[in-house]
Amino acid sequence: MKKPLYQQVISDLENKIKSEMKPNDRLPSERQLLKEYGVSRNTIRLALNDLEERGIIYRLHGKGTFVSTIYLDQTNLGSMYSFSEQMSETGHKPTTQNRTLELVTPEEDVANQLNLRAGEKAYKLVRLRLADGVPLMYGETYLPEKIFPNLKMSDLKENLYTVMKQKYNEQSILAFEDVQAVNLDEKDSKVLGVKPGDASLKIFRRAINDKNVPIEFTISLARGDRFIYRSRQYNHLV
Amino acid sequence: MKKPLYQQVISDLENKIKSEMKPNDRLPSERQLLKEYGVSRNTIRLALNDLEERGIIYRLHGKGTFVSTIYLDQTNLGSMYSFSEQMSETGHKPTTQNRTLELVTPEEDVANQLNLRAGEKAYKLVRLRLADGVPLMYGETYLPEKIFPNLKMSDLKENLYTVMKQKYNEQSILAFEDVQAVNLDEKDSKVLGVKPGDASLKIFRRAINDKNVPIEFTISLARGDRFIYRSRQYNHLV
DNA sequence: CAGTGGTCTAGACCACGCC
DNA sequence: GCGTGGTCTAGACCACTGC
Repeated sequence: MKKPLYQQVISDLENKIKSEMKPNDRLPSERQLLKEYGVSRNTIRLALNDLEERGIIYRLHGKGTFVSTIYLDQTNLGSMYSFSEQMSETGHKPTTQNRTLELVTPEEDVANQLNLRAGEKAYKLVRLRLADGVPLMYGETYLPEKIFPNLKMSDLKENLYTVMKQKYNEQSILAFEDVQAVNLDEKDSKVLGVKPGDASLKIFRRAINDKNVPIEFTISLARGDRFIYRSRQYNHLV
Repeated sequence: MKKPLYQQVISDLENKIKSEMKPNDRLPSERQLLKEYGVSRNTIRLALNDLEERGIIYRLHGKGTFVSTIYLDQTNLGSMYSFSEQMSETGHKPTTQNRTLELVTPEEDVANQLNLRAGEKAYKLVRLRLADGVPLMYGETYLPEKIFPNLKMSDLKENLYTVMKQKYNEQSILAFEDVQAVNLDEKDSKVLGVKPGDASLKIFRRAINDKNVPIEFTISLARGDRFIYRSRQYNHLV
């Protein structure tokens, strides 16, 4: 389990930023950092690039590298893909309860999302995700049987995406996510431990592999008071 | 106006991918590319990193570098940017009411988001967006005065991003958007024409230009029953 | 095994901000 | 002028894939 150097630098800097620094504080210069960590400048820049992309720092040519405004008291998730990682990064203890796994013939809308023909089945996985023991997100995930044959509850001790990769050699390359605000009904509010009527994020996620085949469809409900959906939007033009 | 080498490589590869290649085609290996372009491997990797982040290519360790399944000519710039387009696509008639434009000294959180120093001002633009005459989204946009000096209400007959580009030659290349679910209070619910307590999407948007300088910060409230936030997530990791 | 991408080094010069 | 980040070189070894 040896991590690359630049990832160690990332973790270390991230911890320092979160524990010791304020927004707009200046970080040591790249040349100072390479001495401190005993690595090359390239390695330092790999680490800083990552932190910059994730919006944790920003750089100003000729001036230095600075701490961005960080969203502290809330848990920020980029997407569900990175649930565990982002939780640990923000110092929370993430857990996932796999509740049920069954083979079903999905409703028409789910079947359409997964490009299933009539009669084709999918595994339905119901999960509850918690941070520090508090329910945060409730989700139903549908996985086509033809792509993930013989999926078992015992596989799911691992991260779902690890299982996809290792047992089935499948990987989501692109996911479309739709996010909506809803008022929770009696039943869902109970699951998430809040009041009926409280605002919640409803997230629809459709993931496809490198052959453009849908491999996952998930509907989640996340507590509005504890969950922020974060995304990056690029405007690339030539 | 000489461009860095790696950006020339980016443009060139992007054009080739666009004109000559299909999804899942393999690109030349990094070692081949460095010979073709007569640059170092590091420079090639800088270029490929950029293309990978933008979802144009994906890389498989030990196998090669490939064209992504979906290469989008035009990337949506997220919720705000694509408001008009989303609406027209769904057959609705979008309108925007610019309500107020004033020069203000922003609160600390907004100032931090825009990297403003103490005392620096920003234009505050309040807008209401409607579809078929029905209020859909209410937003406050902050634009740094030093970047957009002398901004006038009359400029805003055009799309905001058109004004940025044409009058100020500024362009957002990356935006961070945070989306949260909230229950509307009395005042906000009135603006959006719904009941107090109804669920709503609260969207924070921070846009930066190609020099990493923040050029826009917007807080919006969108009706939960009529607005869906869409995004694409590229997962080339792990 | 050869070929691929992933990580890493130890230098170099350029462009920008500030005094 | 000096320190900053931005770009770039010419190597090296490691880890993974496929034959």
